Parts: sequence; structure tokens; C-alpha cells
Amino acid sequence: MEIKREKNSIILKNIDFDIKEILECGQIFSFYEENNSYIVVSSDKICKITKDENFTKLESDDINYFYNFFDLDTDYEKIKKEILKLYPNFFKFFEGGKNIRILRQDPYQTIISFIVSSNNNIKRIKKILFSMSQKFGEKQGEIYLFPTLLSLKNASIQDYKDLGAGYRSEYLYKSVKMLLEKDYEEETLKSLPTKELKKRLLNLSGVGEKVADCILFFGFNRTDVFPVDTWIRKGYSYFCEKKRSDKEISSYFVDIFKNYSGYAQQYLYNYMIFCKNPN
DNA sequence: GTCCAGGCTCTTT
DNA sequence: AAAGAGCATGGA
Repeated sequence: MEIKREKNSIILKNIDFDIKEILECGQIFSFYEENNSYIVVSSDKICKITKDENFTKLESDDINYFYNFFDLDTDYEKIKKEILKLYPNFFKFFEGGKNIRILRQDPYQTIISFIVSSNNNIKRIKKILFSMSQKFGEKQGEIYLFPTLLSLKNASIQDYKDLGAGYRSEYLYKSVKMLLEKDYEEETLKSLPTKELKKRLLNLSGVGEKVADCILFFGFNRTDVFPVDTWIRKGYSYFCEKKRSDKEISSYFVDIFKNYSGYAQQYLYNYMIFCKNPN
């Protein structure tokens, strides 16, 4: 892949970068498609992505942020090779998303988003988070930024219910309060080892094993986790017949894929969604 | 109408 | 520790 950096843009040629796959694989929910281009909102930053036949162009006032956000230094072909070393029969699961990349997302946006995600579907998750951005996020041009913790400080449980968050409203309310405490300062969290960080995330309201793993992976770039949701539970049967709980399924996979667990999970998830789904 | 979605909390064994 | 009930909402 050829990367050309300019002041406010990055141009990608010889593309192993598929913006549609990257955004529409359930790792981020705050993005919008408009006439063949995408707008991505990460925290208080915006990126516009346009795709041509020969290249993909990223545009942002903070393009360095999005260079990191889109994980452009990482070689995903190497990751696939490493996964195959660990589990040679894995190749067919790459079919669901050949050019996905794992976004390095804002920790708090990831936490809020995945609390909303639990027992929910992507379409409605997007809707709830968009409404939340409309109501509590700052408006920049035509785009609503993702709400900051401070902007959510005075949100009530009823406010979240009005957004359509349902019974997760109380989780959001409680967790926002906690996230504003010293224990959850960004630098503190980032400095914790994965196990300690997970423990702290699990203390939040509305954060269980699966959501914590997603936050660790998408929000903190910890790759030795394997989030188990309803799709992965089904996919597990391709690997092993023994009946296991979700937590056991997760450690079954982490034992196999080690530091590549998160990536392997993402490929399996995409395979289940896009190759095994009747739609 | 029932089942399901990137599951969690709380209660009961 | 493990298993089960209950949970808001909207689409299939």
C-alpha cells in the first residue's frame, strides 16, 4: 500500500484499505455515508473519506490523528499470516472482510458506544448514538461531534430513555458519573496492564465480559482479547463441539490466537455476519 | 404473534 | 461459581 501524506489529507493507493468494510463491521457506529463518501466522527474529530477507482482519500483538519486512527502503520497481511500459523484452517474466515482494519478509537466513545450495543442491533445502536450526538454533542458545520463526558455530566436517566436507549439508560447514567472520577482518567487507564484495566472496566455499569473485551480491543488497542457475542457463539461450533460458556469460549480462542486474538475474532465475526447470514 | 440483536444485572442454586 | 429470569426497542 502506498501512502501519500499532505497537509490535511492522506491518499492511499494500491489499496488494501476498504473503507466500507472497515466502517461497517461493527467496531464503530458514529459514521455516515453520503453520496459515495463517508464521514467518520471520532471524539471531537471528523474525517471525510472518498473512494475513487484508483485511490482512497482521507481528509481532516487533524489528519495525523486519523493516520493513527486508521492504523496505517500496521501490516494486516502479516497479521493474517500469523493467524494462519496459529490455526492453519482459519483461511476461510478471512472471506468476510479481506481488508478490514482495527480502528484505534477514543476510549470514552468506545465505552459509551458499547454500553449501548449490548443486546442490541447495529442499526438501532447507530440511531441511539446519533441522537445522543445531536442532543449532547457540539455541532461542527453540519456534523455533530461525539458527546464529551462533560457534556453528558448533567444528562438524566430520562434523557437517555428519550434517545431510545431503553433499559441501558441507567447504565449510561451511572457509568458517565464513574468515568468522570479520578479512577477513570484516560492516562491512568492507558497505563494499566490489560488484566487490571479489564477489572476496572467491569466495575462500570452495563459493562460485562463481552463489552469489556470490545472496549479493550477497539478503545485501548489490547489485542489479547476475544469478545464473544451471539455471532461468535454460533461461529465457535466451527472450531469445537464441546459445549462451553461464553467466557470459556473466549479463553478457548485466546489460548489459540494469543496476541492476535482480537484480529481473529474480527475476521470470524465478519465471516458469520456476511458469509453465514442468509441476508 | 415470536424471535433476535456485537449482553448485563440481579437473584437463586 | 454457575445458571436463569428479566430487561426496552424495533425489525424480520
